[in-house]
Amino acid sequence: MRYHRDDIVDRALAVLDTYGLADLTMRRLGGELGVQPSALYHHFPNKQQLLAAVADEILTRGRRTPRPSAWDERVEAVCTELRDAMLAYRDGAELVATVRSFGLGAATPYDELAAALADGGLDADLVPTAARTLLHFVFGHAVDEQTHLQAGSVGAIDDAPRDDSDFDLGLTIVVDGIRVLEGGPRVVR
Amino acid sequence: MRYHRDDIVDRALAVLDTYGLADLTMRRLGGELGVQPSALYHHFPNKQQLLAAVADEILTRGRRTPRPSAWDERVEAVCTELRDAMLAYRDGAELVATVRSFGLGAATPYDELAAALADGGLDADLVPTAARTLLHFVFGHAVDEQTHLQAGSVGAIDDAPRDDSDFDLGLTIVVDGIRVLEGGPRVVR
DNA sequence: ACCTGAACACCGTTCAAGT
DNA sequence: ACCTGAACACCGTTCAAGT
Repeated sequence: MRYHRDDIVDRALAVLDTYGLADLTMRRLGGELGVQPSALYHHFPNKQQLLAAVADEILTRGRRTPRPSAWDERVEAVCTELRDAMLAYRDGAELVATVRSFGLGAATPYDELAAALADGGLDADLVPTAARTLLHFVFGHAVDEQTHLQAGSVGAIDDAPRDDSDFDLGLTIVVDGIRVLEGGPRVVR
Repeated sequence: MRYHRDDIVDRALAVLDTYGLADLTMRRLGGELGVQPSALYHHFPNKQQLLAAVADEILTRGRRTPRPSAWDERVEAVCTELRDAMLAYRDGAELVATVRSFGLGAATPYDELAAALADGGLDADLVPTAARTLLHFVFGHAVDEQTHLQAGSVGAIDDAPRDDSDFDLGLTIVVDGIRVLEGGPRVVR
């Protein structure tokens, strides 16, 4: 059997979802494909690039195009879509966050958030920080939720629920904070 | 030479700071101590617990006790101290974040934030989410800053600065968002 | 273009045995 | 109580060689 890039990404995604990120190894993936691990290096220069391709695929599959026009609803739509995309696969959040941390792929959510904020009239100096603050929340919450879920562990840190409404509340905090930054709205102590 | 727990944590911290998290292996640490890797299992049940002890040590060393009385300044003090503690050691942020993600140690910052928010009068239902949202920001920002720093890579995602003032701005966003949640302040569109 | 087979230089962990 | 030595079951990656 002869494969190319997309077959390998597909199979890697299946391995990820079935066995988890820790078991997504070059040797295991080779085994699943009935191929020597070294064969994978014909398609990807290293494991990091392979994982980056898998992360991109997760985000691509999670895309639901129509976006609201109001900047705040648009921001919320992008964040929710990102979260849903990652949660759709086992260890998806950790994988996407990891890939992002070594500077590969997943630039799209950042770009979309930055565009929404800029269109909303947020000062250009504040856009990158605001966009990254949103992403820190989305990734942190999703990773947390996913690991607490599958570990079944009550989590040594706190045992509060990490569900949809918890996500929405956290997102509201960050979006409201950005709104305050915007200057238009005022905070009365 | 005979060691106990604290000697090993100290040495592990030195290895971390000098060679980075990827090179903090049981074999390497054993080598540094002039001991077989298996000897470490006399002091720690596994590598995760060892890393948890190192993470706790990083946080302990970063503690600067006096806290402001106003809830918002107190929150900012805790977050800043946490960030500074992690940035004081190479890969400190990634280590503390990792340890936290497998549900060990590092409960103190959460407890302190939750206490500050509760004392500030925030509704008890909202406290856990607000505290975790702050932590997601602090960890996300610190990990980002630290990896972008040492990689020297311009970062495929964005090339905006991740420095003290960027941290402060992001923190302001989250704290303002919590303030809005509090109900007292109002947002005028 | 895509893959094999073998090797290199590593991992974390276990366990009988030593002092 | 603390450590050795050897083994077990893995890793990612390289590279000559095959089709």
